[in-house]
Amino acid sequence: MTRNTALVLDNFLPYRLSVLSNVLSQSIAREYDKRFGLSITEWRVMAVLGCTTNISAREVAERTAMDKVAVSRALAKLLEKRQIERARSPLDKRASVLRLSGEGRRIYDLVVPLALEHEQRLLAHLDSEEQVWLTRILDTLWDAELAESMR
Amino acid sequence: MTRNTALVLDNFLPYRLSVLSNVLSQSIAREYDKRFGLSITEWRVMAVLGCTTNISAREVAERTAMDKVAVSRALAKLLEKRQIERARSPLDKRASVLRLSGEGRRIYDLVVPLALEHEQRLLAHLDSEEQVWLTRILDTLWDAELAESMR
DNA sequence: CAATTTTAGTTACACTTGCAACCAACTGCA
DNA sequence: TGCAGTTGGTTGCAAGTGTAACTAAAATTG
Repeated sequence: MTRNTALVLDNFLPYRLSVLSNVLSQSIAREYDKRFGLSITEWRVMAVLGCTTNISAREVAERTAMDKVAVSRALAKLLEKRQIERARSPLDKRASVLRLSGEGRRIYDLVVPLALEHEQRLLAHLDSEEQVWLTRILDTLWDAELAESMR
Repeated sequence: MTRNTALVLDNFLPYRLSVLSNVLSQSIAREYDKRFGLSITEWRVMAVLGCTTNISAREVAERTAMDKVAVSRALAKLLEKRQIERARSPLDKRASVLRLSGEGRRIYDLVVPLALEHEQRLLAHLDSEEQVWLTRILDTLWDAELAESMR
């Protein structure tokens, strides 16, 4: 069956990107869940709180590219597990002030090397030239696409 | 707050890939839904049936990297909308034999150029050298990661 | 300094998704 | 044959997710 405009899914860029990133996320998600009972959204929140303390949920949402509802729910679970602590901001009584708890920090310190390992495992398939290009291409697309999606 | 092992989410490859591909998929999904009432899963099924007729649901699942439940549900909706046709295979009475209906083909022919446009819009952010590298890198990672995930 | 609009965060609801269990049909092997 | 295991496909249930509506607290403005 020949078409005037061929579309072979296997060569279709958005499709390939989506499948690849899903396979990747899934495999990471499984491991985080199994070893730490963490979902990807929870881990993203922890990742941000790991290097930036005392920020609000809104800022977490911004930095994780998650929407505020997802963040709110992830925070609720992390609070329940006592892996983060929350206070009200004295400056803005609507806003919360978030940080990892001692236990949260402990888990964070365990997950980080694991995450970096995952990244290395991925990069290991590429030679150094490819690695540089990948970073560069992601930078470009990130800026272009995220800018558009914010509109 | 400095850590021995730094992890900045913004530089973390799996994270960037995931966010980028989600933004991309979302924007495409929105348009397909608005203009054709098609979900991404439905569209993927159609895309496969557009160039390969008379295959089973299992084969569709394989080629779309979707699991069989997702395929089954997408097929149910497409059948309901009469965009595909299904028969039982005479060789294996469990298996179905699927193809686009006339209406399905009509929609397929409308979506394909749109899809290619989306791809071009994405590629337009990259120079030709970057485009070549991106393809090459995706090929490599695709083979490596999908092979692993199949295990 | 009220009245209006915006913002931080949560909740409720509908919808999607993934997993396990399931049925029916096929395969392989004794 | 005939029984055990596998495979194609569907269904039910639980969990996750997005949207809209909501509360409370700022910020804006006239």
